[in-house]
Amino acid sequence: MPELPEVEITRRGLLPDLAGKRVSALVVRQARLRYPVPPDLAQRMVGRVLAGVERRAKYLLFDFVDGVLLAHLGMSGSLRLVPTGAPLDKHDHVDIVFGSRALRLHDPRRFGALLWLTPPAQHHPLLAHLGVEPLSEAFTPQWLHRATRGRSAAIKQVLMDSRVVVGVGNIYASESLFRAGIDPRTPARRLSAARCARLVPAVKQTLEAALAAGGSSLRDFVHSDGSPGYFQQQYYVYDRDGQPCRKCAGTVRSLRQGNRSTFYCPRCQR
DNA sequence: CTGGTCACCTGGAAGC
DNA sequence: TGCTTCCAGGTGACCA
Repeated sequence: MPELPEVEITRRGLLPDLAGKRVSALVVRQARLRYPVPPDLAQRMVGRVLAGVERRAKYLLFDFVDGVLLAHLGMSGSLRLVPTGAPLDKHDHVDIVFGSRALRLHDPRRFGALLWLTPPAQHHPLLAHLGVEPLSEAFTPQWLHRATRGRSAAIKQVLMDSRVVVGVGNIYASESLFRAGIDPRTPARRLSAARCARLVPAVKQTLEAALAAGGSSLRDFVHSDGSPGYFQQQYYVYDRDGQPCRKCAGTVRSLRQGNRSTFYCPRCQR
């Protein structure tokens, strides 16, 4: 499920319940995730107090005094708080136990990750080369214009390049380009300053809207079982091939870019 | 450096 | 009904 909004919603849901709590146990049932769960993770974490939870790109960073637990949800991961010892579902791979409650990682496809980073965490290879946060003030039209010079790849693929801007996945890349009225196949270097001035706010608005929608189902997202990640979220184009465009009543089309599906409205996006 | 392709893994839906 | 094929929200490795 997770693109940036889902990861941020998870972070906001966990923070008030877990900040200041001490890890009492770690249970690893399946260590084979994207990277192996470190064998010494329990030694690192048990007995330590969680100081806070941050997010960088789609990574969740659980801060402890002497290190950081990095979590990534991959394509299918979720983190939920459950009563300690709650019945297990298939693919419930790891429990981080905080006394009477446990943070449970569920991830059918196992593209997610749990790693221990020693300070300075931002120097870790997974974090060191990440681009700008799309919801930060650093993500400006001028910045995007400069970053796309010399890039012949399609703007949709550049939007999804985490060395440029982080957190924009396959759904929100299509949605953002629709909002901006830009053809996803446009070579990035050919985006004018004026088009960058449309695209940057479109990305921010798309992510903010998803955050607002997810926020309304936050309780379910974190606490209950198998809850939907989205609260009746309506997409403009994603997964709507052949259906009428919500703006012009033309027909939404799909194509493949770099082995990923792209959805767009040929009339609204040029 | 860039851009293109593939692999990792499981499960659900569609096709036959 | 059962088997096969395709597809899925991410991202790093590998190649030219």
